[in-house]
Order: sequence, then structure tokens, then C-alpha cells
Amino acid sequence: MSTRRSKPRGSAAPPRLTRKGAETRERIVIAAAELMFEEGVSSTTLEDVREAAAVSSSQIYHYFADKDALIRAVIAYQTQRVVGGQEPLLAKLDTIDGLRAWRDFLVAHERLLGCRGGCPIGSLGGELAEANPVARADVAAALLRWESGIRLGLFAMAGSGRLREGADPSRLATTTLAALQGALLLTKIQRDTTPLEITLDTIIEHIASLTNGGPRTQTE
Amino acid sequence: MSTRRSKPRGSAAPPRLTRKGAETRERIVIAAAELMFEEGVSSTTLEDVREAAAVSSSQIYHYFADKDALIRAVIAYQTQRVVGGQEPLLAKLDTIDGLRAWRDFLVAHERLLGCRGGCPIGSLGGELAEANPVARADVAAALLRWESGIRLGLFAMAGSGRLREGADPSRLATTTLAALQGALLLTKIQRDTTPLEITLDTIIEHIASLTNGGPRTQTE
DNA sequence: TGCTTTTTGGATTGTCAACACCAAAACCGT
DNA sequence: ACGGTTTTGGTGTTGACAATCCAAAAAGCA
Repeated sequence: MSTRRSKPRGSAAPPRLTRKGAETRERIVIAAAELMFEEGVSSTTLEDVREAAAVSSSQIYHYFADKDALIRAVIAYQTQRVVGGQEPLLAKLDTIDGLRAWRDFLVAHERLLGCRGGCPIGSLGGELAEANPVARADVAAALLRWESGIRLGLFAMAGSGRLREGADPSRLATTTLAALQGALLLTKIQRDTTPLEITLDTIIEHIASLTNGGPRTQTE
Repeated sequence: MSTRRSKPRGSAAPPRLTRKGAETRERIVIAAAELMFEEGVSSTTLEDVREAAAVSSSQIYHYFADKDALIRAVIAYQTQRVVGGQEPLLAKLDTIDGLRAWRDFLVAHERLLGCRGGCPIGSLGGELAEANPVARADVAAALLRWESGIRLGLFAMAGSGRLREGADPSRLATTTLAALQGALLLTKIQRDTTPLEITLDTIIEHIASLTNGGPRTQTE
């Protein structure tokens, strides 16, 4: 109907951001993500975010329709940071040594954080699943992507013949992710990395027992 | 200092409840527990609890100092209901068949709930760990008790000689609880029991592979 | 330079939820 | 039946927090 020239945009016209605008928006998301990770979503007020990001309240509402929209942006950000950031590492899960390196990285990381916050993705999912259906779906997608990463590594292990015939890399990937999520939850609640160490070690032992190298006894 | 007769009570004098009072208090706790399980802790307002329990607002504050105190009572209630209620079942985890029965029970239970809510204990812990240190400690204790229950079953399996020498029931118990928690979290976020089924099956396969019956291939 | 759009500041509003208060009713042991 | 205690109802207060509004400053663009 309108004689509009230049790039026509879709129905949900995303107001184009200048570089400065994009930076401000990102500053808000990062501040919100950190606060929500450290204190939980519901304890994080927009006033907290406003202060941490050093913006005015109208800026938050200029870039996000409401708190839910900001939450979704935080989920996207954490998905990219955590899952995306791990994908190179996950590709190396095609050997037992690769799995061990991954384990060591995760344990060291939790130690560094003082066992606080748990998994950024899992914690968001746990807190939002029953309260925010859209957020739940976002987190579900993030977890599927994570699982895919693990699966690819394990399939590579199977393809190179290190994994025995009967073993199903897909099921192992699901179990590995579940065990990791649970272990991070226990670690966060108990403020102790022991559950994480034991759980990952046990899962790796299980996978090792399915390799052609054969089963090994549990390490002390 | 005071000349008090009758039963002297401790410093934190718990006002003795009459039968009616105890019933009202319990009604409040149960209503709060259900709401917090279905909607999350922070989405549950005391007004919601008031209505669900059919009490007046002053009654809630008569029995609980504040919302945190009610939350702690809910944790205690869920611990007793979930962990306490499972202890008989956990005692039967001394055989692979016992483990399978436990798995089937958990999967059926999740199906019944439409994969909503996840683990009552784990969800409370996840939501409260960073916001409420006292609640975190309560949940941590509940999880240790749960882990103990599993450990006892697996120790029985070891004692009766079904579990191989090298296997460590204690570490297996930690892993089993972590895997269960993570699987329930995935199930809750993805609204699908598949992760729960796969994870528990895989853990049971791992334990089975450590029995004198010897390892078996993964079941489809 | 002038025009439009984006970005920003800050004050304000309205809602909602935790919690306090007070007085009445029911209950309990004696 | 009586005095003290527990239980209950309804209402009021306060503070916090999400969300809105009105412009003004800055930035992009011709």
C-alpha cells in the first residue's frame, strides 16, 4: 500500500540499530545475564540491570518490549556463549582423552566460580520452565543443540572404530548431558565439586568400557 | 530467672499447637508445596497459598514468621514426602530388577504429571540455591539423605556378591542421583520422558555391566 | 545545513505482594 | 464456668518493581 523504497522489512519490523545502539543493547543483555546467573532470574530486577549496565530505564524498554523479552535475549546470549563456545571442545569428544580433558575443564571452571550458579542454561531452564512457556522452548532448543554437539563427538568415536558395535552414541550423548546437568545442580546446591567429579568420571568409565580397548576398573 | 513450672521449652519457644492448629498449619504447607511445585517458588504468592489453603492471611503469619519460613517448611515436607516415601523402594535397589522397577516407577510418575515440575527437591534447590542460603543447606541435606538411600541399596548389592569387587557403590550412588536429577530437569524442560528413560536405562546398564552376571549389550 | 530517526534521561504511575495490626471467636485445662 | 491461650478474620500499610510518558540530545543522512 505504501510507496516505500529502500529495503522492505518484514511485518515485525525490527527497528534497525546503529552501532551505538547495538552496543547499548548488548551491554544490557550481558549485565542481565550475569545478574541472572549469579542471583537467579526472579531476584534480578530491572533496576539492578539498569544500574549494572549503566543505562537509564527507558533504554531497557527501548530495546526490549518487557522483562520477558530481555529474558529471552539472555537465553540466546547464554546459549551462544556456553553451547556455541563449547562446540570446538565437544568436537574432541571422540577419544577417551578428549572426554577427560572436557571433564577437567568443567571441574576447574566450577572451582573457579566457587560452585555458584550451576549451568547457565540448565538453571535458566529450571527456573523458567513452569513460569514461561516461550522461554522453556528456547532452553529446550539450546539443550538439543548441546546434545547434538556431544553426539557428534561420540559418533566420531564410533566411526573411527574406537567405540564398540553395540554402543549407541546417541543414547550416550543424552545420558552424558543429563548426568552433567544433574551433577552441576548437585554441585551448585552442595557447593562442592565432588558430585561433578564423580559423575563425570563414572560416565567416562562407562563409555571407556564400551570401547575396543575394553572395560577398565574404576579409578580411585 | 523466671519461676516457670510445667515443661520448660528451649530458647526458640515453638508455640504449642492444638490439633486444629496443626491441621491448619499442615493445610498451608501442603497448599504451598503444590503451588510451588506447579508454578515455581517465586511465582507462588502468599495470596495464592491463602486461597488454596482456604485460610486468612493472618493464619499464614501465625504459623510462619515470613515467606522464607514457609519455604523451609515446604522443603521439609517435600523431603519427607519424596525422599522418605522412596526409602522403602530404594532399599530394593540391591538387584538389577529392583533398579528397573524403580526406573519404571519414575517414568510412569513423570508421564502422569505430563513432565511438569521435575523433581520437587531438585527444582526447589535450583531455584533457591543462589537466593536463600538457609534453604540451600536444607536442600543439600535432603539430597545427601536421598543419596544415602541409593547407596544403601547398592551396598546391599555389593554385599550379596552380585556387584563386582572393583565397583564402588558409593560413587555409583552419587552418579545415579546426579543422572536422575539431570534427567528430570531435561524431561521438565523438554516436556518429554525420553531423556529420563534413556538416562536411567544407561545407568542401569552400566551397573549391570559391573555385576558378576557380566556386561550386556545395550537394549533397544 | 536541515530533516528524520535513533538514542537517552528522568520523573511518574500503577499494581501487586509481603507483612502488620487489632479485635473477636474458639479452644483448653482446671 | 473461668482465665488464659490459641486460632481466626478482615483491613490497612508500605515498599518494591515493572512499565509508561514526555521530551531532549545525538546520530545518521541527503
